[in-house]
Amino acid sequence: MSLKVGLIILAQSDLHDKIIDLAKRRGIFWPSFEIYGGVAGFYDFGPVGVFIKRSIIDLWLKFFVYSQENVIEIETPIINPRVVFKASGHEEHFTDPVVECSSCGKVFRADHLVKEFTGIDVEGRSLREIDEVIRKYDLKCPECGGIFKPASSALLLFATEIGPYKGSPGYLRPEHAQGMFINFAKILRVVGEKLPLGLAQVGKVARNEISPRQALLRLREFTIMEVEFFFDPERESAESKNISESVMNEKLRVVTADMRMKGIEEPIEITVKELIENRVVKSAWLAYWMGIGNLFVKSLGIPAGKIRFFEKLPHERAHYSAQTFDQEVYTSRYGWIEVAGYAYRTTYDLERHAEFSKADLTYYRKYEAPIIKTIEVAYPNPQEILKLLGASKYSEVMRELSQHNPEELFRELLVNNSVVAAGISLPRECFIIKKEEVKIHGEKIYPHVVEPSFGVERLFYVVLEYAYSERDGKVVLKLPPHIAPYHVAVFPLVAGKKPEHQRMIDIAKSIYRDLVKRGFRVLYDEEGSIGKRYARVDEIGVPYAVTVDYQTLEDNTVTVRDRDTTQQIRIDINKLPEYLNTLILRELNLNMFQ
RNA sequence: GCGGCGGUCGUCUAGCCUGGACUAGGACGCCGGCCCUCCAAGCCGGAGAUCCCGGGUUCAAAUCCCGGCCGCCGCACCA
Repeated sequence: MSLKVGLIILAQSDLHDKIIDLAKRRGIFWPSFEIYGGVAGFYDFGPVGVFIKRSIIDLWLKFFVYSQENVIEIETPIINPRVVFKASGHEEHFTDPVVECSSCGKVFRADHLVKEFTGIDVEGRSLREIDEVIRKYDLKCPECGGIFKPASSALLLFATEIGPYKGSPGYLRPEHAQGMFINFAKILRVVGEKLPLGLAQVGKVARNEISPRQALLRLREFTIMEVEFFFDPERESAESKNISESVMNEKLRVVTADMRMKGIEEPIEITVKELIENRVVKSAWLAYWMGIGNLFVKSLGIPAGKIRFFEKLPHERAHYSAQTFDQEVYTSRYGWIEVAGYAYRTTYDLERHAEFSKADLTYYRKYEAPIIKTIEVAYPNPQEILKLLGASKYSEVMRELSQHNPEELFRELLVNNSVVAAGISLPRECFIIKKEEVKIHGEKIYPHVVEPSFGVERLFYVVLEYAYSERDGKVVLKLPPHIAPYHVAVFPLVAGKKPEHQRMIDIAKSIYRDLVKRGFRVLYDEEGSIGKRYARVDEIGVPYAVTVDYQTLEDNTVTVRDRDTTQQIRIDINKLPEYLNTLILRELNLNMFQ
């Protein structure tokens, strides 16, 4: 490694450390349970952190729910009964195979152990196959030479018990998706049986990660913002024609799986429209949500050039996905990290839940005009059957025949020239055969699903990385105003004992109360010197600071200081709310759907 | 989970190698007071440390040894 590269890595590591320091110092976030030594993979959020985090969530809701006519938000439990994750496939796939030594009790990753000692790759094989290899090669515990117990699966789902005494097994959800699939049919009725339909959910999930690390980037409990977007694949192409021009023309930086297999990792710039038309994506809606996601992440202050969409290779994809793009943001220490995943889940989940629950999770696709079909049918002829069997078996045979529809009966006659009912073979003469016209108004289908899914804490971290700056050795967090913890700070210039100082304090406090009443998040501070107060609010990213000074006492004006330039302008107190509103919303409006 | 490195007031750090004079020192921050016309001013006073946890060695452990926890880096993992 050259000296230059070493220095760059050192400098980059600094940024990560500085953010962790700032976060701890100013109450943004810190490791949980510290007084008990800490537990890896859990973080607490302090007052400033909570505000920023909630603002990120609110902004996401604006982009993915409130401005989307087809998307609604729901909330479902964190704790789910076990059957949910049997159906979803997680219990089967969300695991690592492990073997335990029967004498010393040490646990090893089974596939790694086998690979190491035999060279055989058993990744993805069944536990039984792994056991066979272990037996065949007579593998023993590398620690003590003991014999292994049969291989088992280490589940990465958090397990729990539902009910205190003899509880039934449950798991904490690792994603929101199952809550949406389970409720799909119910909500479809609520919204009037219309597709496309997006179900959004924001909340905590838990994954029992083997080795959580990297602060907010790899947690055992974290917040996901997710949409399951249900659509009819046959109408997708027509419906996606209505996507607004601003989204269609949104430029994304994309690395496709094809490119990756050729060893190319430099993204191409491609619009949403081109992704669809060139069939880079297997679903137009996948491209649509990638476009919205790009706009959203940019509005958090991440430069477009530091965002890319990275398609997963087939073996990297989850068991339910036909195509997946990770949306990644470049970070100083860890390089590209995933902040969102866009998965084309097809019909996998709905079909699985239908199978396990026996519920009807289909959508009734109405045809534009009913299809008229001529079918051949066979109706039982009661007189003939009675004549053939006599009264004794008649009712039993008729009951069984009524279980089958006339079309089925016709087909059976066609094949066997008779129908067997209650063990009795009925010849053709026992049926009335005729042609009928039927009108078919539609059919039941399983909608396809695309899923954009964001990790809030990861977004939070990358937002801090791109907002972090220093001026004269002091931290200035250049957060976009709409996600700042406070929109504005209000100060009296001096807070001494003189009567004019008291008047400044009174005015500043009344401005503070007024702005709070109008819905701004406001910070009031009179401690220390004015310069120190500016520095303190710069550090947590408050974009504007209002100062009441001597001139205020003369003409009812205050100064408004801009965090990023330190420039001040003087404005009448009465015009302050409107002025701040314009400033805070300005950037957001520029980014939203123009 | 494996390997390497680390853990001292809120933060950064001195001390550790070479055990004892350490009542664990300093800086910043914090709290109180004085001062007060715009970018971390000054002066005075104060609080604040389970030396990560547990065990061991020793007359004596922040310091040496063992185990654990946590963090960082690399490997693996990340459905």
